[in-house]
Amino acid sequence: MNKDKIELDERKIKILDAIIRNYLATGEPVGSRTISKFTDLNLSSATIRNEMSDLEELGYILQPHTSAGRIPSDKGYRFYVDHLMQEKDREVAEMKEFVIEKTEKMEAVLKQVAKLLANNTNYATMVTAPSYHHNKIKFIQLSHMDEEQILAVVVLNNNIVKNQVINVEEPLDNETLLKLNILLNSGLNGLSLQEINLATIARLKEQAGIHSSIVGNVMDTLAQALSEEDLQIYTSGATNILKYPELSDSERATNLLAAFEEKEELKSLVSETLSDEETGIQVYIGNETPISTMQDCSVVTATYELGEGVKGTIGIIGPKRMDYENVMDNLKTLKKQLDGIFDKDKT
Amino acid sequence: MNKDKIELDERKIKILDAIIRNYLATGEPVGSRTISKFTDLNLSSATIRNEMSDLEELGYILQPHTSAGRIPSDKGYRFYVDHLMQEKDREVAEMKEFVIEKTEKMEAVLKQVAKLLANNTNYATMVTAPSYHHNKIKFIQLSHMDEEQILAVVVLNNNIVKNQVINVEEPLDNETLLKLNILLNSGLNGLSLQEINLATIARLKEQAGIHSSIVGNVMDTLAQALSEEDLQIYTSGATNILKYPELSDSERATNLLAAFEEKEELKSLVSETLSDEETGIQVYIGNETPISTMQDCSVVTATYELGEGVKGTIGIIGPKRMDYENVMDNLKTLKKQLDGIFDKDKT
DNA sequence: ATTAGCACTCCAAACGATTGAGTGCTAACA
DNA sequence: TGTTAGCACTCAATCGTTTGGAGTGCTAAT
Repeated sequence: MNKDKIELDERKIKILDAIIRNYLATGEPVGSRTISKFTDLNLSSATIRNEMSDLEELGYILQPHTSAGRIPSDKGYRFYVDHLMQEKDREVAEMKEFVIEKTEKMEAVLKQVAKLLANNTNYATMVTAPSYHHNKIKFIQLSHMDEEQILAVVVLNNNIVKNQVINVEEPLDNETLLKLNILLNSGLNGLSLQEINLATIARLKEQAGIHSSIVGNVMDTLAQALSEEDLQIYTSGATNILKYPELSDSERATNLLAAFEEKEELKSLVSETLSDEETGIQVYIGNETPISTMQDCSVVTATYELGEGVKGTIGIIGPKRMDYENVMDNLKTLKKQLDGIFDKDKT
Repeated sequence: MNKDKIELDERKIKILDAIIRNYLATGEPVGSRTISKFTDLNLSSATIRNEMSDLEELGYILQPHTSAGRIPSDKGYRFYVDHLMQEKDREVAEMKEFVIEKTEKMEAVLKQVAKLLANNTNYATMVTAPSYHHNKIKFIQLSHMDEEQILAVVVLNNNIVKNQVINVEEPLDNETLLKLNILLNSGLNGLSLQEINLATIARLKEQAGIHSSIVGNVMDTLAQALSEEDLQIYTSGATNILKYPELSDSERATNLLAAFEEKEELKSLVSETLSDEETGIQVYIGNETPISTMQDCSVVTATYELGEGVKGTIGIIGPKRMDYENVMDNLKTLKKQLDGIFDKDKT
């Protein structure tokens, strides 16, 4: 950071900036003559060449081959994102209207968000449902289904509903079921999923007496249904990556698309923390991303929060020469909107 | 059909068969010399050429260009599927073990089926959940969530659970809720969704008195949650299409992959009827498919049935030169297995 | 009716020449 | 000492040419 300032003088920075902006716009290696005209530095192409030579030596740009122009390296992009990129002025951000229909189901909202973002940016997107760990239990209900099965319904604070069928050996009578219902609700209501520990479970089991196995079953169900394994991921615009030649060669494209189909890998993009920055936006460039098949991509993620520590992640995956300004602007606006939606709607 | 028999003599049929088999195996236009060696007809390439010329005139095969070999036309494939293709002997079919883990959730099973089939065939697959229309209601339960919302849980015969939050203006007391529960259950249990008509609804509303709006709400919920719009489709192996050069050029591939991402279009593959054949297997070749983006593909669908008219569809989408025998064999075996799973497990 | 033989067609791969954008270096200049 | 004009050089991309081979259609002979 300070090293950057020492390494690069004002003029080099200007030139680097011009190279990257040009490359982002055109997608083609940019030469010295272009920069000479493009900037207000009034320098000849020869001078620019010298400077570019330096920049290459320092690792900010590189040449695809000897007689081509320069393209930014990962280090170059990183410098751009950290120091050069201008946040768009607020008015522009405010202007952009995301039309998110209010709907009952959170699932529908998140799908919509993914789609909208994909359409807006022309990159691939993913949205995770918020993790349930900090969510509190509103109520639990066991009901009869038939002789051998009972249905457990768990409702969380933000009206997320989970249900699970539990097999029992011998039939339960209504009274017992009622007792169990009361037991579970008085014991668990208001607790967040994190707060349920072994002691809580042991106590409940003891109170359930001979039906402790059912309590165990319910707890397992809870754990399983709400575990990280179950983390829902909604994606959209995966096919957008075919629009970028540097990603659309057969092998790379197949791997990337497969990652989107088989969402498993995407989970590693869910950032555990809000990251060190105040915005909650994280940029991974090339090798920096945790997913190996995305080495030639950049990934921008944002963490949204629904209060009470209930967090989800939004991610945008595109080529390294993605329009970082636009992407981050989009993410910021969206975050605001999401907060609005969930505040009001409480679904 | 009879026309076919008139149009083609024994020898032409043998040659056509050889051409198609060869093309399916290699994916490259096949020439007269190859056929001359390949068949047991002991004919010179020249003779074959004459026959091929006839076959082309009749529309069963075509030349990509003047000096290339022949490839099957849609008509050729159709003839192959209808008359030439051999069903694999049962023993082989029996051998193939599909390892479907038994799980509680139907959703998980169907996802697995799609994946398994995609892995086995190297084509793209889709599986729809069975339609709910013929499914019967097992029980309905309304519960309090808070002052303004109640939760409706509907359980269907095969343990499919649907839930929906309903907003109410004024709070309901427990007693009323209990009454409504009894009312709904006595009025609707055992009915299939098709059997619920306006008269049923009107009667229920009348009985509900001042709370008729809630009944209406529940019915709307039912209708909405179970409507065709809600038809779930699980896909797998979409990226497999990139393996076939004739489908993987940029534009075609994008369209196809987009169709798989945006599953809407796939709904038109759900065949309304078991089709005229006894097997319930339907083959669409090229133009025959109802989806325009799949003009260069073949689609094979099978309808599986869970008894009581509850039907779902399995589809395989691949290049026209797909391995029809293998695909259909897979589908048949799978159908059997599915029946087994759902019979036992009743999920 | 079948086949050998031959001329012809056309794609695909290989090759080479050309082009043009871009570089690095050197020598002159302010 | 920093800047610039000029020039030779490099290299991917493009295009036309060539060549080889697979395959056809036709004809004449069997």
